[in-house]
Amino acid sequence: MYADRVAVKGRRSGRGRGRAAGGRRARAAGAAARGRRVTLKDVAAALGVAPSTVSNAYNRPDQLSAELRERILATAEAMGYQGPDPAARSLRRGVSNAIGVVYPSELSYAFTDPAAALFIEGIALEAEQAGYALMLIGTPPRDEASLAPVRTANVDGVVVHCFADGDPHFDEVLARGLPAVMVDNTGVDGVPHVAIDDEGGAREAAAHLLRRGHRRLGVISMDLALDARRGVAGPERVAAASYAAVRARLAGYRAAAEAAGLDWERDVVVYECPENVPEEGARAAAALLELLPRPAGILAMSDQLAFGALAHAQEAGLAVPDEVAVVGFDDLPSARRTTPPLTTVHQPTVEKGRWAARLLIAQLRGERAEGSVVLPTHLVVRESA
Amino acid sequence: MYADRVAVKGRRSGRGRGRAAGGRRARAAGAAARGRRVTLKDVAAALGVAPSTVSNAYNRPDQLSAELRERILATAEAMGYQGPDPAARSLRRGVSNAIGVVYPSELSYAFTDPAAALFIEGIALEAEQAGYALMLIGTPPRDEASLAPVRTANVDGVVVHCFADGDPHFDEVLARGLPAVMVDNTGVDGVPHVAIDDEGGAREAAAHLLRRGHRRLGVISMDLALDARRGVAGPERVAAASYAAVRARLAGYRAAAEAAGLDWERDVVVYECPENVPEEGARAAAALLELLPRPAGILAMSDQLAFGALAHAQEAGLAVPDEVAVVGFDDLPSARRTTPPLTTVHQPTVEKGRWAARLLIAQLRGERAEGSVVLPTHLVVRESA
DNA sequence: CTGAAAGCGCTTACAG
DNA sequence: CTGAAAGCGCTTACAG
Repeated sequence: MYADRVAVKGRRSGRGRGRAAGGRRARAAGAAARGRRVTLKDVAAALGVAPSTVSNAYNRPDQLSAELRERILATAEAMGYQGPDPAARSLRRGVSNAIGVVYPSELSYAFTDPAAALFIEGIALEAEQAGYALMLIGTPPRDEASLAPVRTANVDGVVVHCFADGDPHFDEVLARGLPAVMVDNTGVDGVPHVAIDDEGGAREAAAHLLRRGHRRLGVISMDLALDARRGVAGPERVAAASYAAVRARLAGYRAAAEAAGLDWERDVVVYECPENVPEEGARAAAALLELLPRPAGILAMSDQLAFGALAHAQEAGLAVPDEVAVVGFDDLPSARRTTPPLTTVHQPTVEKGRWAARLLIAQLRGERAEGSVVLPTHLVVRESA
Repeated sequence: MYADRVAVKGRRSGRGRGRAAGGRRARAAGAAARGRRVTLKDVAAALGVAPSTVSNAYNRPDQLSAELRERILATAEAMGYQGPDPAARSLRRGVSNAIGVVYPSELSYAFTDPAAALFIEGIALEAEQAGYALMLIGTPPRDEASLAPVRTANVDGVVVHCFADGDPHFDEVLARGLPAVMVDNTGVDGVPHVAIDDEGGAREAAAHLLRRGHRRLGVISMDLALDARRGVAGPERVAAASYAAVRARLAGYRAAAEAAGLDWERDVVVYECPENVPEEGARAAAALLELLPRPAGILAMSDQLAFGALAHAQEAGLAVPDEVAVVGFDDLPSARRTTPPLTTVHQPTVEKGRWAARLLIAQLRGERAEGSVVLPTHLVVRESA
């Protein structure tokens, strides 16, 4: 893609893998290695001690004298021993010291929303403190012939985020039988769950708009089902939304609309965006603002979509909030920097990640697990509505 | 933290790990399992076939009849067999199907900059397509007694991002002897490297400001060394910056300043921020704008810092760009939404991640590896300067 | 197309 | 404080 704009300096043949039959990367190091990889056994043999003693030098410093330990570590280094092989260690111990974060569809999709990064930040915060690495696992289109990444990933447990009901990958993840925590999903019996008050936040957002006199609302929605579409969604599709969080937000919008005396199907139009990016939000806003009567109050289901709506308004020369009012959802850090600053529903995204990790780690430790956790949301009123 | 604002629904004892001595999670499933975990061997025994045949059913569908394969898979499922154990598989095959992304310091720090998320998105894009999962590995403060995460993580190779020269973790990563790719680091012999044209981008940024007549510049810098500090940095500290990318950007600023006849030490003041967040940028801007003569041209070394500078200007009632001009670095998606929209140096962040992953995957496949790659940057002129 | 055998590299009770 | 033994669960040539 960038080939023509890229400077490639130097060029040498790769080091290859140098794999002996059935072995791992071979290393040319130490006397013990004749093309073979140096193992713990080699180190033990070189020193005339038992393998278990070398193992203890790494894993249980208190089991041997500091002096012997030093000698072992020094010899190991001199021989080019890399330390205990993670796979062997993991097989033997029955533990990998990694937790998995499973996302629907392609992995990269997890990053198109900045909120996802904040969520993972939260997981990382807790995981690292507890000594776990983080494995990001996608669920790309299935290939019958090979094992799905979710089946081959060596993790002690998983955080499962934002799956659509009925997504076949979902069952596959659960089938693995690993300790798990769900986030923003439809609940599954026996699996701890972390969510936010989607409905309450959405209700507040809509109520805010309605209080200002809007009698017709446009909703810019994230995708409503696995077959993501673009355009105004009919009542059946809206009612059957496959994502728990989307469903809850729609329910909140609806509750507020009906409380204000609006008719949900007549006065509120829902536009579905196939991807959660500003460009789609802009398209949606453009389409909504052409309707008659015009919905001058816009409820975007994410800040990303709201950013697009704001950009469209600016481009179309519409004054915000006077000609169009926009409310987002998420309260990304950048929401306060838009023009005008975005009124939006705040959710504690980092904290959501922390809770998910905590609940998972508690399970891994065999501790009593909390049940489901619902974190609060609240409307942050800035200037876009 | 949120305890008082959180609703906890339900509460039951965790499922624990149910581990048999030396074993993994026990499963109550199928006739074969008496408190023991179901293994491939159990499935083979139940069907009266060899373990290798069951293995082939999962790994080499072409090695057995479709009918037998179906029978095996069905029996496996009925018995509650989860599929080949990842650790055992990894040990036997010598491969983990995961690539690691190693960050300096705490893992969560990788996410405080949105650019990091974009970078990882790029890695994810390539990794997933090639069938790899992504392992995020932090380098938290060392604990002598236990193995660093980077040593226990079972990955086939690593992308090493943004380490300071002399960071002890750096050697530890390399010592593992895994195939590696460096990104935005000081180069290491024999290790492919991906970088961007930091110096060129910085030079353009500074030249743009100088062209508009500024004779005194303020630089808002990311941390200059492992002992991150806050405040104006002396010339020695500036000259000795530990991060390759920071050094290159400073060099670019300097080259432009000197080309315009400025004296680097007298006319350009460098303010160091200990963290790459908007709040620090705001503090830095506040401090810089109090200096006399006032540096009304500000070069922020990241968009995050520039966002803070913009926020400070707004708060202080300073007109941008007339009273203060600000140029960022990164061109985050949200840079176009600030007030006023941010003039900044664009770097192809996602593409940087893709290149890093490609170079690593090429090595893993034993393909000839490219040498170092330098991606272009360019100034995007918006309204803040 | 199927099976018996060997071994990947380590850690853990346990006995001394 | 040290060592011998057993075994974690799987995959891979290889022979039939």
